[in-house]
Amino acid sequence: MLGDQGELVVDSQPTIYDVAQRAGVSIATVSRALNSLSSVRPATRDKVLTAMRELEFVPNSVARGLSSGKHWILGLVFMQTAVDNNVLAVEEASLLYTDIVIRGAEARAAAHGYSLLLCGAGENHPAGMTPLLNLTGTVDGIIMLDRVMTEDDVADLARRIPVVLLAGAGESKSAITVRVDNEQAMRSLARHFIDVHHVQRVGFVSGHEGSPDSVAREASFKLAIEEAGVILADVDILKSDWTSAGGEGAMRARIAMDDPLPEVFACANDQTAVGVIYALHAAGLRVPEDILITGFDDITLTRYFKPPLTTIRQSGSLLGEVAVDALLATLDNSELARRTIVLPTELVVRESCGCEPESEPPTEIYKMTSVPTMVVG
Amino acid sequence: MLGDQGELVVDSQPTIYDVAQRAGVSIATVSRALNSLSSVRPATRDKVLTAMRELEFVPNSVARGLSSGKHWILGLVFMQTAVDNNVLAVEEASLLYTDIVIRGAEARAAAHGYSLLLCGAGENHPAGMTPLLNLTGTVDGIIMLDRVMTEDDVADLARRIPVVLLAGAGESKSAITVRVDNEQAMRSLARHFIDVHHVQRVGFVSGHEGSPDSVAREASFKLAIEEAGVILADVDILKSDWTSAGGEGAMRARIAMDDPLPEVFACANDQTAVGVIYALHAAGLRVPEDILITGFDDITLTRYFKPPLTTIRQSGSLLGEVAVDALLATLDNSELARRTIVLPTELVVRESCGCEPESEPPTEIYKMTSVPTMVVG
DNA sequence: GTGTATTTTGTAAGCGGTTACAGCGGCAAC
DNA sequence: GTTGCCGCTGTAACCGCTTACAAAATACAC
Repeated sequence: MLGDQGELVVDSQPTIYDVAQRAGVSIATVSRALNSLSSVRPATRDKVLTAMRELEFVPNSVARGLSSGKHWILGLVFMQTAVDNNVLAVEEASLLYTDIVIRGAEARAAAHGYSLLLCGAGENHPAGMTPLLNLTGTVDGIIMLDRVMTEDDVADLARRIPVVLLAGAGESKSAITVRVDNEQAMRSLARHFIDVHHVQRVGFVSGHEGSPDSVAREASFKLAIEEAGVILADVDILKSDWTSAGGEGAMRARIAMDDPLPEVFACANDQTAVGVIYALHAAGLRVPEDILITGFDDITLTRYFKPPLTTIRQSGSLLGEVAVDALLATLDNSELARRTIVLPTELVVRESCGCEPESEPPTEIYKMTSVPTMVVG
Repeated sequence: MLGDQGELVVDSQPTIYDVAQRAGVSIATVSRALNSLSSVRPATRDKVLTAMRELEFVPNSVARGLSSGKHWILGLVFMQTAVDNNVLAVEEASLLYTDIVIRGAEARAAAHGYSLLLCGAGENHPAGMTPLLNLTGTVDGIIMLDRVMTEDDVADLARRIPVVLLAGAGESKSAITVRVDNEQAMRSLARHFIDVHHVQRVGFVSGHEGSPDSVAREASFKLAIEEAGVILADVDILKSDWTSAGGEGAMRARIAMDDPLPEVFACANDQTAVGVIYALHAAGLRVPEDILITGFDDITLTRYFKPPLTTIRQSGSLLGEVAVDALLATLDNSELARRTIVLPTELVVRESCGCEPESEPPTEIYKMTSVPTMVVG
């Protein structure tokens, strides 16, 4: 609250001691009335609750946490890319999809009475693991988006606190892993190119270097493509960084090489595809008439693009929700931890791959059709 | 960590008592060595630090917080729209912009050693203010995105803990207010329509009902337009909800009315504009040849749209950063609280309003040109 | 009414740190 | 050799709550 001089004025908060005194009982009784664990006589409870109301008492959750060991907070660690003077880095970098995951996680956590503690980490983070370790006493468990640390560091952390990893591929020895089925996704995309569009030569535009999802998508795509005997030349594997600007730059550079382009580029995410298409248009090439482009994620906005983007649908919010569920299940020990959970994806065919316009308007409400979880190991 | 049976295994953490014992000193000395506040003899400090390292000691931040009253956590409350079985609600609703603000806030908070505690709230939140009040003991201050509660409730909260409000307009008696200059923004947009495009009749597509930013933008636009003697008919004020789908639906409905359309629709945000343009295209209308459309926010993706969106640029990350700065300044009491901070906006003219294509490629790195803060009151 | 089982309530010891205050040893000044 | 001061360290209280254990109050059987 601001005082007349604009200075900070904050009332000191009543404690259970104040409540106990006012209600004429002991603090233990107040605590019991608060938590309705053991039995408190109705008349006593009423006295206590009245006192609480009169004092506008709010229990101090930190003290509670210290004493009970339960904090009702989950940590969510995500990759924070360089933040210097360049505002744009934050504005653009790997936005959208990560944020949807965060929203999903927050919603699910809130539904179970938990809050989410956000913690950016990443290459440029000078503090290293320290801020993460400090979470140890604050949160009940940690969700790690996009592997921000080595397996060893994860193991280190996991010895102190339950960890759920949102990884690109594989599984972890020390933590629960939740991921999307990149393999199946890229395989279905490759099959579509080959079976429906009969392509002979394909390209790929990656996400941020080293990002697990990007690595997994590239590897799976390559595998599926080469199994079918179609060409994926090194020159057609473009390095980008999950952003539209990155995609645009990569494609401009590729066009400038004056080497014939492949018939299709699969992009590691939708934003990249948008940038790639922009660069192609700028060079006078049409999509899909001259070259086919696909994305990954199926973010809402790109459904409104011209041409509407063919992409792989994955549910980011579901990913976040499942991660929270997995973490909470571990905390409750309600069941033995499922070590690896793989979520399905779905090929969404629109026009950017050269297929016919679909009649479905983009407003249609979508439900994931497949069973949402598949458990491995 | 997962055991052989997949069960949860978490080592118990060493405390300062363990460290003290191992180093052969008292816990007070350990605490001093940890905080390097008062003087500890170098030899003693070394003993302590060695013991810490050997035990892999990490201080428990909750205990620290309880004892010191300082938590190094800021709460960030945002509007969480209905989350039922419909995944889409999360995926689409008012995404993007809010998330950028959150990112900006997180980055700035992290730079000062703080973490961000996310807390969704909103109409459908059954618990009312309770979860927010519970933050009281956990966080050092609260940032509230998009007014989620009444002024009275804010005042209630602000008596307990410092609050920064990210509001659409005006200022608050009880809390610091940070907002964007919606008035100036809509005025410059109106002037552009009138002075450059000589429009006679305009329309507006709102954001979510009751949202402060939407209300402020509509009111400011209306004011500026009517001052100039241009027509803004009620039938041309469309209700939407910040989403592309909402914009599309609103415009479809408007077109179906078979009432002549105004020459231009200003949309409350970029996503809405994207949906509106989609609906117009679907009806065979061209933008900007047949009708002009503008957005608000200047989110990255829409720079890649056809036609590129004329919009109002505001820096979401800056908003988040400034909110954090304002909160921290209050906490430090380093200066008297500045009650209201208004951030500038900037009209970005692209093609959707009928202006010539700009040569600037969308990759260009952008810096806010104006002075970032303006203080009122 | 007494004796015992069963609630209900209070006392006090943590949870893991911070910090006021007192105690201790060493050194310079007398 | 005292005395006084100072820098370092230890003791113990406290932050606000939970909870084991004991004590008190009530219920029930006889």
